[in-house]
Amino acid sequence: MRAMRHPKPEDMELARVLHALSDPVRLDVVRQLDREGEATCTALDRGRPKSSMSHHFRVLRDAGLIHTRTDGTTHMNVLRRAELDGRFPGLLQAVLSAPERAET
Amino acid sequence: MRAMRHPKPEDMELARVLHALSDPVRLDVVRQLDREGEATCTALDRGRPKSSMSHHFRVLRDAGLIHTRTDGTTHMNVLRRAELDGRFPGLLQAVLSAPERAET
DNA sequence: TCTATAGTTCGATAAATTTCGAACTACCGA
DNA sequence: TCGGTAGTTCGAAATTTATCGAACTATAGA
Repeated sequence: MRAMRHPKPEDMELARVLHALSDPVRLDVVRQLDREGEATCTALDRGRPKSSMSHHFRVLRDAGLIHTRTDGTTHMNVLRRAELDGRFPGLLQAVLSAPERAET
Repeated sequence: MRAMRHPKPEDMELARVLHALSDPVRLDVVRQLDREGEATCTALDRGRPKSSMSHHFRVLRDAGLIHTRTDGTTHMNVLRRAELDGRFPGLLQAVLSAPERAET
């Protein structure tokens, strides 16, 4: 497997981050990572094909939202909280605390 | 001109808002509206064709980010701050205070 | 070494977005 | 009523994005 790109905080771009978060599947992944701390790709796929999920993880990774660490045959994903907070203060928090669907 | 759609706060969708903000042109428009309070479409076009800008304004409007009011022959645009803050607390603030380009 | 598992990469197709000229609509002022 | 201005809508082309099967890579374990 080719080396994964994990942009440095200063290379993260707001528009790219927002785009990565603008997809329901990816938003869901981010929310779940927020709740569970870390998770493998399979644990987050909701029955979708691996290749589709792999694409979404790459978008999230390229934007700087998640860090993927290889652990044996699995890939462990975590949110890059501290780095995101440093670069875009309050953004992750605001997105994560936003209601998922209309409430009232 | 057909009636413009301005979604109620409870109908605003996070993914749609994030998508609207994930385009550099639109992000720019939002930033400028933040600084200047309100502006016509022309004041924000940066030399782009009207039809292109009209498209971007519609995306922003449909997402709930801006309100467009007809004033004579011009359209005045403002950020829907209060409504956005109510529905997605901290989000607009975080986006607006994010650095535009890498700094360090 | 063989096999199963986890995930990536490739390639193709479908769907959504962006861009922008041209035609159109609405409103103001002369 | 006749421009002129502001902006929308339409239509088409170009670009990007999403989806997913198939083939591939890497690693753990028997």
